[in-house]
Amino acid sequence: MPELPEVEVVRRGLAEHVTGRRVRGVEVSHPRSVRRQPGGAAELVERLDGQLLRAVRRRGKYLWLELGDDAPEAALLAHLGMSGQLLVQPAERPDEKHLRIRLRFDDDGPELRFVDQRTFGGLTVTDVTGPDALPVPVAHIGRDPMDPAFDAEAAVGGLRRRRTGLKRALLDQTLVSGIGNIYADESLWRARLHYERPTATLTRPEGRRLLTAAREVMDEALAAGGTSFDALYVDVHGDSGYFDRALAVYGQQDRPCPRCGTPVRRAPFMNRSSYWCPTCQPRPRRRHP
DNA sequence: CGAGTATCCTGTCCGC
DNA sequence: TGCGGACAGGATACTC
Repeated sequence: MPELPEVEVVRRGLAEHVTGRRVRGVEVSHPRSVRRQPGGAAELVERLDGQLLRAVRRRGKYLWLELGDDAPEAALLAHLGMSGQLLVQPAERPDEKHLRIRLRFDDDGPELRFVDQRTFGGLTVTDVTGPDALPVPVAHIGRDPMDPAFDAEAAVGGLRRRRTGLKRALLDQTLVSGIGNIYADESLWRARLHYERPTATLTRPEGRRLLTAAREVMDEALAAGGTSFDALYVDVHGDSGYFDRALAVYGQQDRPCPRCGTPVRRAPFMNRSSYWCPTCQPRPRRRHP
C-alpha cells in the first residue's frame, strides 16, 4: 500500500543517508522477506556483503540500490508490499518488533533496517539488464507518471486497447506503474470517471485527463510527505506524511464529496474497496449490443 | 495470450 | 473478556 509518493519519500531518505556507503554485515531474521531470492538468505548475504551502495533508484513502487564501485553490477531490490519500511537507525536503537533484515556499514554509522509487519514486501539482490540497468524483476514494469520519459499518449493508447475496467487497468503495473488503491480512487475522482468504466470506451481526452489527474494527485501527496493513516507508511526516520488529510474519496464513505457534497460511496472491488462520488462519477450505462 | 481470481500475511477493530 | 469475522491489499501463480 505504500504507493509511488510514499516510495519516493523513502527513496529520497535513502539517497541522503546510505548512498556511497559500503555494506559490512547483513542479518536476515525472517525467510519470507527474502523469498524472491533463489538461494534464500545465504545468497542475499553473499551477494550484498562488502558492496558499495552507489545510487538509489525507483520505478513505480519498486525501489533499488545500485551495487558496485564503478558501474551498477547488480541491485538490492526492495518492494515494501503493504507494510514494509526501510529505516535508517542508530545501531543502539532497540530492534523493532517486525525487524526482518539488518544492514550494517563499514563506517559504523547508522544501520539500514527492513521492518515489515505483514511480510508482503521483501529484499532481493538481482542482476541488472539493459541500457537503463534495470533490475530484472523491474524490466516488465511500466514507467510511472513522474518519470521524465513517461509517454502519456502511449499510455492512453494502451489503456484504450485493454478490455477491462478502468481501475483494474490502473492497478496493473505494466501499463502505468506506481498507482495503488488509494491513488487510483483519487485519480478517478479528479478526472470524474467511474472505476468500472470499460477501458475500450475511453476517449483520448478522458484518458489524458485521467493520467494528468494521477500525476497531480501523486505530486501533491509527495509534497505532503506521503499518505499515512495507520502509521505503516513512514519515511526513513519513521515519520508519517500528511496527505491523508487531503483525500477526497478514499476511506471517506458517507462523507460529502468535496466537489458536490453527495455522500461518498464504497463498494467491494477485487478483494478491497472502491470509493467514488455517485454524482461526479456516474456508473457507465451498460452498452446494449 | 489476455483477463480475472485465489493466495500469501498480521494486526486492528467491531459486534455479540 | 473473549472470540470470530471483516478489513487493510500488491504482486504473482494460477485457471480459463
